[in-house]
Amino acid sequence: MQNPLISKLEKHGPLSEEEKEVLQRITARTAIFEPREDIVPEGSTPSHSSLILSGFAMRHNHLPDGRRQITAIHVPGDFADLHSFLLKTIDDGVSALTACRVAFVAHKDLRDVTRNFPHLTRALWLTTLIDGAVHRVWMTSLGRMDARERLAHFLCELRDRLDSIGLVRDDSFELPLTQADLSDAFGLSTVHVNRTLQELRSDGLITSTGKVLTINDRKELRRIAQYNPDYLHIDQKLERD
Amino acid sequence: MQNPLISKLEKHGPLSEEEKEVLQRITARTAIFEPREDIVPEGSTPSHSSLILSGFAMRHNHLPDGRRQITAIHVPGDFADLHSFLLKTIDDGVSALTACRVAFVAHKDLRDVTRNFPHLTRALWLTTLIDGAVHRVWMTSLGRMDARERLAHFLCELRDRLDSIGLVRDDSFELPLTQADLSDAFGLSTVHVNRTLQELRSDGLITSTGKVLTINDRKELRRIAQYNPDYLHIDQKLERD
DNA sequence: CGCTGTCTTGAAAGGACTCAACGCCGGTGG
DNA sequence: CCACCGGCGTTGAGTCCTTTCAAGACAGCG
Repeated sequence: MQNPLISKLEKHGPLSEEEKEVLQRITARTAIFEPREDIVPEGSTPSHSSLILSGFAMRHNHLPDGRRQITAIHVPGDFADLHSFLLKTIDDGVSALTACRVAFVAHKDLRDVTRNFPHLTRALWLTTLIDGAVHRVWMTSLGRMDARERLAHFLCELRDRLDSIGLVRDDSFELPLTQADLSDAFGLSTVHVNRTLQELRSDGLITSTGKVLTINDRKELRRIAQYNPDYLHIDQKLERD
Repeated sequence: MQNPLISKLEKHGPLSEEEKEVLQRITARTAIFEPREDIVPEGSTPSHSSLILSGFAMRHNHLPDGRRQITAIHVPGDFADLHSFLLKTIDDGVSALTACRVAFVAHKDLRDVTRNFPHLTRALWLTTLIDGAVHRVWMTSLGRMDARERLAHFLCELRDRLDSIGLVRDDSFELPLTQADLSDAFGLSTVHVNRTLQELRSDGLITSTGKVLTINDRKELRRIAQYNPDYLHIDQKLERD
């Protein structure tokens, strides 16, 4: 299968053969992580960044008193901690949600990329900027939407992100988060997540069987969430020189 | 006065004379904005990024139904929308909180920087990564802290950011946000912000007279907020080659 | 088969919200 | 020069969304 990072970056515009070779080369070192395993521990200072090749992962922040906030969900093709390249210490850790195949990209190699491949550098920078845009939308969700809207919004977002990498069939996709995870992602209690999901189900908007979620009425779900996918910048074009 | 962008980047490590000249040159075009004026309208596609030279600004997202979330506060030296360089369309607009002097940096010039100055490119990239780190902490605040903790946390953060650019005297600094602004930044109602501020005041933690805020008991304020300034990466060093 | 993690349900409590009104102050226009 | 106005901060009261606590059901697993 094609390297999911290359596929993702190519959505932003064509890459040269040389650039693809570089990407292929620097993502050659891989490892497998089991569900719930730490990929990048909170507070660590890794010498490489972790690229998700397959599986789902999440980023999370812990308060000293133990409360937890999930700050991002990562899918294949996502760099879970490209920011550690320049930020050095990881404020928020990364853990596997499902079994994950991960490529370790040495910071040294990223440095070489920034020295010799301006276009690739901009493409990688772009991915971190999109991360930021998603963060801001999550902030809006956390700050200004109620539980029902938050969950609806998240499901719309995840669907579109998974769809862009071919992991959606008939509006069904894998959702490997427990209700406790969802509650930590959306600032709710597990009890309330449970009740809100039941509400969405009984309104006929979604169906969920185990770890697979189906959106039955995407239009209505989008309306509830006031969802507009532009912020994902999935096809954002990046000019070459 | 020294260009505040140069000062800020120099905190991450020395810049060459040539790099400083470049920065000086590309930030030469400036403009003044009045309080409440839009610096970058939501939804626009600017051909330059806006650097705050003096004054305070904010970034904000609007939901279609009008609810608003403030996603960042910007102080001198901050690029309010460096991300528009690669993201093109602005999801969240930028407005002046006080009168602002702003430098417009042409995206064309940024492109040249990414072509010819790898170190400067990394330094600029770093600033957007720090933005992201701050976003994630705000998410944690919005998702998992109560009103008192959120406000305490924000005041600790703003103090440290202003302190790093010399705008704090005896733990006093300018806070040009109305209570309505604060409520949109922290996902609260204005009424509740008002009551929470009163509580912080009557506990002797802060004093506020008009637009100036004083922290009287920083240690206790930090304790309440479980505040740790590492995520601001203010002195994060960036190696040269 | 028992354990453990996850999902579900009920009931009561509470933090934050809405609505509504009032005071204060600086700006402005007659 | 002063009355009017709008923005902002403040206060009270009632409501509601969400939480907490507690316990039971269910399913996967060793």
